[in-house]
Amino acid sequence: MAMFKRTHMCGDLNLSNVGEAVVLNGWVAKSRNLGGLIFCDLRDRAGLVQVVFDDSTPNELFSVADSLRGEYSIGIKGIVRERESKNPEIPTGDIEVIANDIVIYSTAETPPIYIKDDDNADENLRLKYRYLDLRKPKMQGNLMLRHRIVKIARDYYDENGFLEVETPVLIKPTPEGARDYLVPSRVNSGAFYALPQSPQMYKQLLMVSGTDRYMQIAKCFRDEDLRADRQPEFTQIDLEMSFVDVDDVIAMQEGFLKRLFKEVKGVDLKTPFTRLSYDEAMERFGSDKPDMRFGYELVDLADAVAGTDFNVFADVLKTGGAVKGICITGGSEKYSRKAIDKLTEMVRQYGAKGMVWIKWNEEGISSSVSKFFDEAALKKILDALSANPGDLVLIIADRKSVTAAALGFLRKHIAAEMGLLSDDDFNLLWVVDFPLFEKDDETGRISAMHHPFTSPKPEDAGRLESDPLSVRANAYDIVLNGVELGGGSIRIHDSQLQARMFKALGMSDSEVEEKFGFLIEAFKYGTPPHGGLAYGLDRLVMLLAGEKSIRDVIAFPKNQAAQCMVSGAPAEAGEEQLDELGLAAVKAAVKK
RNA sequence: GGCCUGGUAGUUCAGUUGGUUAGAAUGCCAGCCUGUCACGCUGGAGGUCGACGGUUCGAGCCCGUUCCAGGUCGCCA
Repeated sequence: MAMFKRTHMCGDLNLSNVGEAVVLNGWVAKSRNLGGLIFCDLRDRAGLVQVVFDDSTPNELFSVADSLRGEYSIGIKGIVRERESKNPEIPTGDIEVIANDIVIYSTAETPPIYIKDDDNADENLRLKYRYLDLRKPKMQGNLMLRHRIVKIARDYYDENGFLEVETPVLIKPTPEGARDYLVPSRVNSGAFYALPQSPQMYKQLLMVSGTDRYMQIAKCFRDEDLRADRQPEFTQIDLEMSFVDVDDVIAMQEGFLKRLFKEVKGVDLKTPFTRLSYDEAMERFGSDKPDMRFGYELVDLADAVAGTDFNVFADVLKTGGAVKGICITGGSEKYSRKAIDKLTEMVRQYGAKGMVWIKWNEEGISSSVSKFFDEAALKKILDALSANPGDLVLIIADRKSVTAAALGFLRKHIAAEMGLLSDDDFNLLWVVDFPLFEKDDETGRISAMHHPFTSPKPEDAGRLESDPLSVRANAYDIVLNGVELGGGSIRIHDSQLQARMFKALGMSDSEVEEKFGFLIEAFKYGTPPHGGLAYGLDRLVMLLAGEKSIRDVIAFPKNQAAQCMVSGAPAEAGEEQLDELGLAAVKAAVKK
């Protein structure tokens, strides 16, 4: 079969090519047969162009054109000419190609999904036929965008002295924490590698090595449940720097993000970005990754409802909980009783037992707690929230964490329903001064919020033993429109401090040795102060592409059950393979 | 593991109070058609209503169980 050597990409052709002989390769996007005249839209990665067969086309060729169907892979030779009737809807609408030769490389069955952007086919079907789904211009665009973002990252960090270094993918399992993927070793029968959840320890070893500045486009793996923005294998832009403090790391990232948004979106980000302490973020927005594109800030109502007879509020305040509210500007019209009931139902997911509402409109003030609060008392609450006629106030009274979670959800949810969220509005901020530790509600045990190498703020380090939960960390997250884009910290480089940290976490010497022995050993030989950050590349691309799911910016993502719908992974392993890996017991268990 | 939503033609969906042969659009096939670009016109094929069980004279519809998918909470050091 003849192979037509391509001279141009379909989508690149324009008026400047008129009169040129071109050779194109691609897929039939659409064929319109008008009898003695056939239009064929030819598609490749760059776009679409209209190819014409008419009475000047030799009979043999015309009948081949007549046989074209959707998604045939073909080659075309022809001449570019200006169109009689232009199509302003497509980029190549000023021109067309009058064909003088054609080859069908291969025919195609009727595709199970439509190859067009606004097709909302069942997601599993899209994933099963991903190679067809990826033919959609938007999906190709997402792949190209991802490529550009990675290239900008490599260029930027290269220009700033970072070395790209590959760290191992077969590493030592960590006995606790997020779930590792385990990989059996044939050579070391009965022993396992783990796939890394991040290159954390290796990048710190690189700092000990004197690499000074490291970056990697790093594949990471977590065997956790999936979400719209969570995949079991995902990619980080992973960074680490030596001899730096928090401000150095942040300044470096702001430079990167500024350039990225300029080149990709044409948006000039104002630097430095807003910084918000973790405490303030939780206090004002009920979230450690607040979306600040809109208001609806949380207001503490403890004073406004002080001395009330309403037991729900009184009890919560007595037991150290929080009574907080948000004011939905202009929300009294939009939210009917029924709609508010629906909101109440939704906040139950976050552990809230109920929700109090106050409506202020032409008819006056009404509330779900009118029985307990007279108009003056309600007005006091409204004043505390700076509410005006037409507004809707929602109040949650519960444990502090529940109040924050429920109201944090409500403000985001309602902002979306009120149409306040624009994909073209990019609000970047740093959340800093995270707590170093968090307490597990069930076990009561203290664990590291980030990881055990995160350094405490120097002014708080004295309380590591006496009041660990009050100690703040030199940790920072970069947040874009309510999505955590990345996070990092300044690490501990002082072995004394590290020992105190492990002790505070209740880890024995042997436990430390078992888990992190190799890193502790390395730290004995001159560790530079260092810190870094990792971005979730998939999320970053998702937000810049304006997509709702990271699956749309990953070529071959897993479905919610963590399966690859194209290949069918994961699958059972063969008996011979299990035998060789020393996993006979597994084989026996599987047989049962 | 919990909760929510969904599963009907290749695809996206409609399907009333349980009642004759389950519809539409699109795609597909055939014929006609020289300026279309969601081409048009005519005709045609295409269904295990996710699965199993139950109620009923009768189930796409009601009940139960179950499977699958998406979203979400838990989880994600």
